[in-house]
Amino acid sequence: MADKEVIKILTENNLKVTPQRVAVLEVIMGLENHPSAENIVDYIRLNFPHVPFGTVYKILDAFIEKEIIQRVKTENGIIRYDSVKKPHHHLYCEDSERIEDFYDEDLNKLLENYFKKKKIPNFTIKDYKLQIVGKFKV
Amino acid sequence: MADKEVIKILTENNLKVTPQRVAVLEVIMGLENHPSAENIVDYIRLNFPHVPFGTVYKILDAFIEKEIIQRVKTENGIIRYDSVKKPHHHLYCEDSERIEDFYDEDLNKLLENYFKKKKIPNFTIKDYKLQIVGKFKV
DNA sequence: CCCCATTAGAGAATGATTCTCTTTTGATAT
DNA sequence: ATATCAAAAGAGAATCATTCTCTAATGGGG
Repeated sequence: MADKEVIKILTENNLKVTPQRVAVLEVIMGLENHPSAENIVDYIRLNFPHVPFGTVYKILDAFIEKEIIQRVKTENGIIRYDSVKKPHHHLYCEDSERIEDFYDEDLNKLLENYFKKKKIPNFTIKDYKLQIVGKFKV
Repeated sequence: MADKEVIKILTENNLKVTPQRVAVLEVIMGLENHPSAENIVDYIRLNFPHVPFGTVYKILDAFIEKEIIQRVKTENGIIRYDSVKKPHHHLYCEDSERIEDFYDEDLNKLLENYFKKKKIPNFTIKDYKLQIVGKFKV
């Protein structure tokens, strides 16, 4: 249960290792779903039936500050979360709520080269995220 | 005041022309700001001091359904709005709330060509939106 | 094993957005 | 022009995700 990897991440980031934090991080890293706060609470409550939303939000905020996870914007304003691994892009399904990570080294290089040549006036680029909108085939 | 262009857009989309709708659309198309619902209400109230939020939200929903405008995602979950003109991308400032449209035909072509060659398994692309995160120089 | 800063718990508060119900109004046909 | 009526606006309550506040519990260094 006590996931070594998860505990390592917490200690490396100077976050006290608590059962709740371990549970939240396990859920986010386990699910490839980009869960919302509600999704996370639902999962945690399978093991800790009384965890309040406030606690989970606080944990998520702590993780975001340490850049262990990041927020994922959605069209409808509900915040979802993603464990940051390598830089990646997102596939958004128009119909369902499905969001999927999209890794593509070539694409990253392509963009990087493109903006190396073509500067944007008065703007310093730090990162780019491509949202690929479309439909998953069944 | 009664903006011909705005009225034309409304009638073309089978939306009844009301002063409130004209005002909302004028604001969104006038401001290049990607205003939030609150911003829009503030502006409208200069002329119609009593417009309720509910009305503006209903108008915005109607416009979105007709694809006259679109939602813009933000990091903090507050929805902002953008009049859809040509396909474009967004510059997000890390520090301020500033969001700016970024037009780049070459970039569109680059992406289009890239994904023409490199198909994503089980996914049909409809559109891509690049979020360029960084900082505006002062 | 003690201490205490940090974290979790509990629940109220907030604030953006949505919903419901009533009144008004734009646009079509008379 | 006027009547008509579906659609839209007004008003305000309701909802729901998120944040805040305050108190109790606890992880981990000494």
